[in-house]
Amino acid sequence: MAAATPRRQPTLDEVAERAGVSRSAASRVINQAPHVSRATREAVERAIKEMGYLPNRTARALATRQTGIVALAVSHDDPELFADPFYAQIIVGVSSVLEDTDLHLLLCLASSGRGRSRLTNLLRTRGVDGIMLMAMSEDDPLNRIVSQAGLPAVYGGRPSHFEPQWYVDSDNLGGARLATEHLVGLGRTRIATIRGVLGSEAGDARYRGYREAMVMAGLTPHGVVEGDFTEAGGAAAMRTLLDSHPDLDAVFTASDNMAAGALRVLTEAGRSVPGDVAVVGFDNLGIAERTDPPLTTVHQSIQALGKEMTRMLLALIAGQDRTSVILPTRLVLRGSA
Amino acid sequence: MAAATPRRQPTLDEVAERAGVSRSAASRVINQAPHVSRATREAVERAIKEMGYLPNRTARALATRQTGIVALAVSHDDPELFADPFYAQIIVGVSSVLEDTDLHLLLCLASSGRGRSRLTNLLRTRGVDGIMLMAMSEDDPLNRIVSQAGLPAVYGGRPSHFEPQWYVDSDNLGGARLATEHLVGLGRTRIATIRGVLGSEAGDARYRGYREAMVMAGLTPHGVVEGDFTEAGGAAAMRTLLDSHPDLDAVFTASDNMAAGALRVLTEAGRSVPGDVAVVGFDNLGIAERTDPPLTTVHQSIQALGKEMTRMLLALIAGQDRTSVILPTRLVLRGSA
DNA sequence: CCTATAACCGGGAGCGCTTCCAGTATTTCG
DNA sequence: CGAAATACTGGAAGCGCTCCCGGTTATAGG
Repeated sequence: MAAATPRRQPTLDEVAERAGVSRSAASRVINQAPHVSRATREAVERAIKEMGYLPNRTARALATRQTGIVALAVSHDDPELFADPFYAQIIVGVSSVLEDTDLHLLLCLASSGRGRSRLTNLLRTRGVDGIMLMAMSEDDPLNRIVSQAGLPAVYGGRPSHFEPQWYVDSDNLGGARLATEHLVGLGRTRIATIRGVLGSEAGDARYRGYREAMVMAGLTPHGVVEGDFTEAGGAAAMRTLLDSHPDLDAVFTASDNMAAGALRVLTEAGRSVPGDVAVVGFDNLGIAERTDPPLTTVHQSIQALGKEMTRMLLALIAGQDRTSVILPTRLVLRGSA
Repeated sequence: MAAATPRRQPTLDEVAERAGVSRSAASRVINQAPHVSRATREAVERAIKEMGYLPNRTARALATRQTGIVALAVSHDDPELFADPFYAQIIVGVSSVLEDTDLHLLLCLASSGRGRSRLTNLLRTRGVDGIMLMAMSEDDPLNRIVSQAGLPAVYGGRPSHFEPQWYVDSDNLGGARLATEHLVGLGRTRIATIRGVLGSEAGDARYRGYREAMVMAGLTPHGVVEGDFTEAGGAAAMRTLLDSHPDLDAVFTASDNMAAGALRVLTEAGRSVPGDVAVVGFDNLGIAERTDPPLTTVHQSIQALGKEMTRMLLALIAGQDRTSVILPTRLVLRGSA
């Protein structure tokens, strides 16, 4: 039960010596560089296998100026917001594409000023090869740092009022339009909306989509209330909506959580869904299947968002150019509309 | 709008030159080492400020053999399980203590064999200074690697049938006993349990706690069914329980999610809660407040678990010894019992 | 068979930092 | 005031790798 003596890992020099070649030659076979004879390659490969050699990441990083690490930074004032399953999904997506590379993922929850300055240092000391940023507000000092650092950086979700060079976002506008058009197609004419919080890009874009679809259909918004993306917020919003526009016959809600709250309030108020009023949500979270009735909603794949961000970052690190991408959304029909 | 030319970061040599001292002297002031005169220190500090110098992490890592990075590894066959809010809470806890250090967090979702071998390499190449492991099964090859690597390693949640040298866990056993004793104190005598999945440490420990409390009270288990920790699983379990033991008057459920399912089935079956049957859950997740009636449950702080794991790891890295810790749990009284 | 070309090889200079050590300046104290 | 202790200092040797470059050997071509 004695702890195995942590035998020191062999170095490249030792491998080279055992293989009877120079360190340069050994390095070449490891990096699959050209100009290495068959005999040399085999000798080195044998030595590597026999000694269980693995190149030291740090030394390699110092020599190549590449750390083999990418960062995912979530900049929020409230660290609790990270608990939103949204980020877990992002991470699953990111990890799945990283898994086929030899890059690792550094996770930075930069909430406090201290956290942000740690992140700044990390970038300036070239501690990572690239970075993915989420939930950045337009005035976050990180934006400046990131662009100054001259480091590949992709944004997840386009920040409002600020167009970064590279970002990946879901088609919030298109999805909202889809949802609203569906309501219109159902023959509804008094369509309200519970919009997301003002100033959040997703909230704004979904609201624009709603408006555009209304205009196209020759309708005017029939009640607009702001919610905070939570279930409780959706419930509250629905109550004020019922007060101000008791005759509404449909509502487009900018998130499933808010839709769930709205649904609850509607049935409590004696309105049948979708009979009296049709409801459609946004996100297609698990909760959408468990509401009563099940929620018709706009699907966005968060894992796909994470994957696409990562692919883009890898391309940038490899020196390729890329253009920002908007991921499609689609309508999922269930019982509520 | 031209991208700022990413000016190369100054090196220690340049700082030393500007300060008119040797590199060694400059290094000493940066590392707050002794034997540096006041004049030298001030000259170097001024140079650092003027040039905006920041030590290069990689070079320092190579010289000190310390990377300044710790890993959090979640080893699951199903990457989706990472989406459980449990891990997000862990990460929030971990990050909050890391924030006061200059260590960064590497997140490894090691699901596939590929992911696991990446992790193995990371450890063997000394890519991290220490590691926190979660959700390890006893036969995971990682266990061997970790102990062989001779690297500080703390487990989150003691794996079943395997006692690692350092771990942090919630007091699952004590919590379950508390819950069951509460039921006993309420005068209930026909107490069933929906236990967690067999072979999971948490599930087993909570079950043992239930049994111990029953024995202490001179009662015998009145129905034991296994659930899978999900709401649906809890509902199914409750149904079979109602079939086999229709006269039960209480049930201890090994998770809030399962309890929510059980609650639903009970009211559907016409049993009043807590009138006919009292229910207590485990975890104190958000859902516990939203069930009908609100769920009496055992609280465990997952963030605290993350924090404690991190503190322990930091201590180990610093060369201090530590002993494993069990975090207390407590009963939260709500309407269901 | 001899030269032009290409394939291969190892020496060595980094990458940017820490740290040991021998040497010099400064105290301290008998 | 001189010797022993002490505080500083900079040179230099790493840490383990990559990669340029001049030199050597194999291949081709005339």
